[in-house]
Amino acid sequence: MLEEDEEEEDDSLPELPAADEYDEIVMRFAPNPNGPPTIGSARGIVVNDEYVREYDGRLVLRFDDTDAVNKPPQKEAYVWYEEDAEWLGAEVHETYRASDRLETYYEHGRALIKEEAAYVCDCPGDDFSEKKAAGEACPHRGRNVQENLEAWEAMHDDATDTVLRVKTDIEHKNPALRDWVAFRIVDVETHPHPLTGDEYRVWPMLDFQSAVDDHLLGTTHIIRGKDLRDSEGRQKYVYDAFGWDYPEVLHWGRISVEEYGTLSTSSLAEAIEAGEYEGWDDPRVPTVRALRRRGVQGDALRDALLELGVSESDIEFSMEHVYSANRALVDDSANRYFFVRNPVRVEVEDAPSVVARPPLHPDEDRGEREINVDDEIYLEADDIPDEGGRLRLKSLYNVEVVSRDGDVPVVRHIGDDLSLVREGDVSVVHWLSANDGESVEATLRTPSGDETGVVEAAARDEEGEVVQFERVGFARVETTEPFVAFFAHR
RNA sequence: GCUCCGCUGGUGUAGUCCGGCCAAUCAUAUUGCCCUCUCGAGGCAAUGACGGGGGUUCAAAUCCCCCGCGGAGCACCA
Repeated sequence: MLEEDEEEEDDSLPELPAADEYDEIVMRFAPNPNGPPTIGSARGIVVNDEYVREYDGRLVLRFDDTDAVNKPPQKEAYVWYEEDAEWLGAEVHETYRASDRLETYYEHGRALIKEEAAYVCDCPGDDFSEKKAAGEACPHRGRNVQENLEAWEAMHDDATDTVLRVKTDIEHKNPALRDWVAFRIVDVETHPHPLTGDEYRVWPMLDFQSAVDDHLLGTTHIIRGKDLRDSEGRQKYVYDAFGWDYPEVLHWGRISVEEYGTLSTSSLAEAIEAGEYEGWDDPRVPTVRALRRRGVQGDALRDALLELGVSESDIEFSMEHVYSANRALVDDSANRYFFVRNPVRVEVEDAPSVVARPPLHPDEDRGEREINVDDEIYLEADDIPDEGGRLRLKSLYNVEVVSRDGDVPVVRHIGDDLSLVREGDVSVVHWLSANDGESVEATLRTPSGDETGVVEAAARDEEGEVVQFERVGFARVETTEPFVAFFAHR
């Protein structure tokens, strides 16, 4: 017994259609592993997973890796999907690869021929398109079962430029549904499949493979992009021929991310190949692994994506939603440090030698850092006011600018009375000690490019952790020698 | 050309199926104030939307029609 009265929690997804007609809800996420999951893939993972959780069903991860020519699968990407799904908090119950299941598709291809619901077509693609547009059958459409079976076998042997078409209605009012291709021959000599090499030369097209798998693997609900809206119409011819019931289908619109534009996995792959990015986890790239590397938490991405629901309208998604959710998640745990970008070495007149003790966290009682200061410090160029201007160096003391011309600007220590800050025009800024060993050179890698500067030596204890560089933003410490951090967001 | 879909503030979303409690929810964003030794966090407040036009109705974001805008498919890609 299944309860579909999962009383809508505040931000839960809309109910699945006809959920009560199924004993168990089975959904699938079916990517082509031609690269790692992107933000768009992540949406597919978390929404399907969320539904499966709400209905206590099963989630199938199925790799639709059937085109080694145009969208070549990447061997590592299979694992990347599993890793990223886990990081997003998704529970995958079963995993399949289409490339493992060719024999199953062949069986169904043959069965379709025997049902007289498919035929082998030798027409050049362009010729067929013309006929299709005119609603005219091609000569091959009249082949009988025996002829089709022989031609089908030939496809596996040595035939070329031959396809198996599903016999629909050549005059169907929607041209997209007219006699579509179910299988084609792939040149596996020049484009071996990463998993099966050149073992199979006949490969199913998405609509056929997906149709067969959705039925065989028990899928009850499918969520797919609007761009695949005609798939249902096409696949129903297969389902009807086999006497199967079609699953429930939801469509959602295209998602484009404001900060990244509409990068497809294929074009990303090209850009990486061309050296524009350093790899799939380059901080400028919209992949799940890049976000993880920058210190974004899986739950933050998950929650932001779940908020989008399953609307059919196209979405212009803003990373601000992710960042906001992430801030809430990491603010309490991230230790604070100073990171000075574009550092300017500044001399401090009348400087006492002191040890500054800024807290590791402003609210949580987690102890403090120690910074030894003598008479030289680093400030951010943009923070230095005009001559006569004053500054509060956070957790240190107050200074006034004596001169800012010349190679080494000079400021003067003017006490450490915190009440100065209340006076108004004095800003509190971060700084670093120029003493040996107190600061180290550092790189902050951001989506808009690298920034160099110096970071507090103590931050070297935070390898792998998310920290907040005060007045700069949250970042994840990637390596400490050299010191490199990946910027997440303010 | 043929099929089909969508349209609520800057962004996302609730409400649309079953018209009234919607002078429209929540979040994000922006701005201001408070608090804070961060431009973070927290508190308070403000800003800002039913694509347009007709119609039906006592009553329309919700129903009908037309228009506009945006998107998708018509691949031997997924």
